[in-house]
Amino acid sequence: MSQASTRDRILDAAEFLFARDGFHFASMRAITSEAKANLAAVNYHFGSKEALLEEVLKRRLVPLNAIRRDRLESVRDRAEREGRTPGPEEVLEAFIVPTVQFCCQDPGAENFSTLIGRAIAEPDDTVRNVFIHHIMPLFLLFFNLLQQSLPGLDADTVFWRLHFALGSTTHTMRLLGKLELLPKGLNRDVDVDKLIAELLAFVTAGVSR
Amino acid sequence: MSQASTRDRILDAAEFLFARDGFHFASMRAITSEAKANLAAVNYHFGSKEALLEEVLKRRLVPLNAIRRDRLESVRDRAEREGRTPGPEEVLEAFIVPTVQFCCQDPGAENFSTLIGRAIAEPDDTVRNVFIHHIMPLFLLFFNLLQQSLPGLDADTVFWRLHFALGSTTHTMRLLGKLELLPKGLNRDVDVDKLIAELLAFVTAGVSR
DNA sequence: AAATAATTCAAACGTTTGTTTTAATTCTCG
DNA sequence: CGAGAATTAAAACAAACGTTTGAATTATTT
Repeated sequence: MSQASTRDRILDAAEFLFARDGFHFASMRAITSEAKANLAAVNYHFGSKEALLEEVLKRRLVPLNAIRRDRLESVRDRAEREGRTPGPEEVLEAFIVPTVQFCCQDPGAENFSTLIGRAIAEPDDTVRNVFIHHIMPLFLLFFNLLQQSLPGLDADTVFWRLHFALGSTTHTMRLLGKLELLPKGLNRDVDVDKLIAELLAFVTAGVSR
Repeated sequence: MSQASTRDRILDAAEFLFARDGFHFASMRAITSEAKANLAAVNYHFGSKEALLEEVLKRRLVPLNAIRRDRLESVRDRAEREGRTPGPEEVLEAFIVPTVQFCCQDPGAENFSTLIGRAIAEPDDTVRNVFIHHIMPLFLLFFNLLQQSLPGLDADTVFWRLHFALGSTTHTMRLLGKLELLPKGLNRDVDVDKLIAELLAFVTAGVSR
């Protein structure tokens, strides 16, 4: 059986159920039951359901954001060292590749991917606020770098192109968790590396045309 | 005051609140209160909350899908008449332009746009099932036409590129309803026609590179 | 081993949800 | 005008929600 601590079992169960059912539909009773813990365990260990969500998001988001920040900064530094502006393809790659890759490393992260893939769309403030709070500084770095890589374009245009690219990315992450929606006759065993390459080529062509 | 029938007032209120709060968070009490109707009016006129949602979606989706179908079919027919395959840019335009335009024609449609912009991401089956049921045949027509416009590409590749494009589109529609998320210093008065042109250029470059 | 702290447990709390019921009211038409 | 249907109104329904409580149990420390 699961020998992890109650706290960790709850985190795993919550991640799974938040991803499958959404924050509001994943009830405390379902979470604690999935985690084989008592109903009151969430409030004891985390304080509230919302605090549990924050913990679930932080557990993956903090290391993932560190990776993305590192890669974005190294793109910036390398370009600066070589006395040139960064290219849009390397900026996009630095953000998108670890993002999509992160979601396929283990089943838990896969659940997490549907969660953040949906975070922006979520009508409920709870998820979106927590997510935006963690992603905003990174987003601004991303935005600034992309702007440098597209000299001559005004901020609005860069902003919209960036969002087109992020739309494709988050949509892809959502779909990776909902492959049952594919029409008949299509390959269900997705080669993730090939998919990332396709996505990257798509957004690069769109951004820097 | 509003002289529309109770039924119509409920439809408008539900469209607004479903878009603002999501299907599940928009309570019957909030809807009927917004519509200045009695709590029981929804169940009397529609049968259930879910049936109300179906009505809300159908009211906009049926005419919108008719427009999109017409434009897709006319692209197909014109190409056939001229003895050539349709080009990816005209296929994409036939779907995307009426989609985004539709959402800016009146305030009600704007609410509707956030609703369908979120429909695919929605964790709750209720919204997604109703939406998919209405959009699926149209999606297949779209998919087939795009496949014809990209000869030599296998179905999987075309499918993913189509979804990248749809990701950008739905993300854009979501953002049009959440402009408060823009970073400081960016233009808040979005020129929709310019935005559509940008989006179209983006996805066309991505799909047919 | 005793005492203290940390955790688990069952039960109940107060709200809110969508829906149903029954009576009152308004509208329609002969 | 008055009978009958359609609609609105107020009240109550059971079910589900997150949270709290206080006792029972387990783990840690003295």
